[in-house]
Amino acid sequence: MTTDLTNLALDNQLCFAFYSVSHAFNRAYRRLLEPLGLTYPQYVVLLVLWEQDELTVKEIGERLFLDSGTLTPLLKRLEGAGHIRRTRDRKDERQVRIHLTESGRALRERAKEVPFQVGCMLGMSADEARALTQEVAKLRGRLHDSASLPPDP
Amino acid sequence: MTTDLTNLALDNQLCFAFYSVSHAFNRAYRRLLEPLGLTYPQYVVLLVLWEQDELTVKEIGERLFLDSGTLTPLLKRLEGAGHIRRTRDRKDERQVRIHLTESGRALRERAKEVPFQVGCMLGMSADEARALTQEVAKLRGRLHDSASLPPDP
DNA sequence: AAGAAATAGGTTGCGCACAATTTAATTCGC
DNA sequence: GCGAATTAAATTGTGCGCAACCTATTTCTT
Repeated sequence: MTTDLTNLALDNQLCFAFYSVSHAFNRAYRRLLEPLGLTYPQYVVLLVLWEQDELTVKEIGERLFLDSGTLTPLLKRLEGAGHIRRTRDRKDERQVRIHLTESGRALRERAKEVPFQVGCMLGMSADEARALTQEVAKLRGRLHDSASLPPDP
Repeated sequence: MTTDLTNLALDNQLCFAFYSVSHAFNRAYRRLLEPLGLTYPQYVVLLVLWEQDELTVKEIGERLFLDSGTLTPLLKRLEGAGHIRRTRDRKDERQVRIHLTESGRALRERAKEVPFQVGCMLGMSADEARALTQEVAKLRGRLHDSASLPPDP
C-alpha cells in the first residue's frame, strides 16, 4: 500500500529529475554557447560532424535520437549561419549529405573550452561522471526498447 | 593531455545523456498520457496541484523550475480543457490562483496507473531509482547555483 | 502621501521535438 | 521491366522552454 504509493511517486520523481536537470543543462550551455551564436542542439550536431564529416541527415539523427522534422530546420539554420552545407548525394538522390564549411570547422576551436566550463559546474569527479553517464545511457536504452514494443508488455 | 580531452568529451556526454534520456521519458509518457489528453508538462502541473490545490502561478513555477512564459499558455490550455480554473487573488490582484475543477480532480484517478507503467520500463529497483533521483537532483542544484553566479567563477 | 522600486503575471518571438503527412527516389517482387 | 513497397527528407501543426519586454499591482522610502 504505502510502499506502492511511494514507488509510484518515485517513478514520477525520477522522470521529473531528468526533465528538470536537462533544462538546467540547457540553460548552462546557453550562456556558454551564446557567444558562438549556437543553441545546444546545434552544438551537438556540430560535435557529431567534428567527429565525422559528410554524414547524411539520417545518420546524424541516429546518433542523436532525432528525426528529420527536428533536424531539417535546425540544419537549415546552421547552413544559414554558414557553418555547414547541405548537398544531395549523387549516388542516392534521396539522401542529403551534411558537410562542414571552413567556418564550421573553425568553430571547433572557439568551442573547445565549453566542456571544461561545464565540467566545473558538475561538482563531481571524472569517474563519477563516467558512471552516471553510463547508468543514464542504459536507462535510455531500456526506454527505447519499451517504446518499440506493443502497448502493454 | 589525453586525460583532458577525455574529460572534456565526458562533460558533453553526460549532458547529452540527460538530454536524450529526457526525450526518451517524454516519448514514453506521451503514449501513456495521450488517452488522457495530457502532455507531460501538463501532467506534472496536475501532479503538483493534486498534492496542493490553490497554488499561484509563481508557486507552481518554483516547484517545477518553470517561468510564467511557459506556464501561462500551458495553464490556459489546461483551463480550456476544463481541468483547472484561473482566478485573480482578491487579496493581491497581481497573483493568479490555480484551482482544480471536478474534472481535474477526476483525472487523478484515471492517471493513477501511469507511474506504475513507467516504472515497468525502468528496469531498476526502487532503491536504485531513489539513489539515481537523488544524485540527479543534487546535480541540478549545483547547475542552478552555477547559473546564479557571475560568468566566470 | 507621492514617487521609486519590486513583484506577479502576461506577451512576443525564436528554436526545438515530434506526430502525421507528403514528395521524390530507390529497391523489391514477379 | 514495371508496379508496389520501402526509404530519405521535407512539410505542417501543436506544445513546450525561455529570453526579453510589457502591464498592473503592491511595497518601500522618505
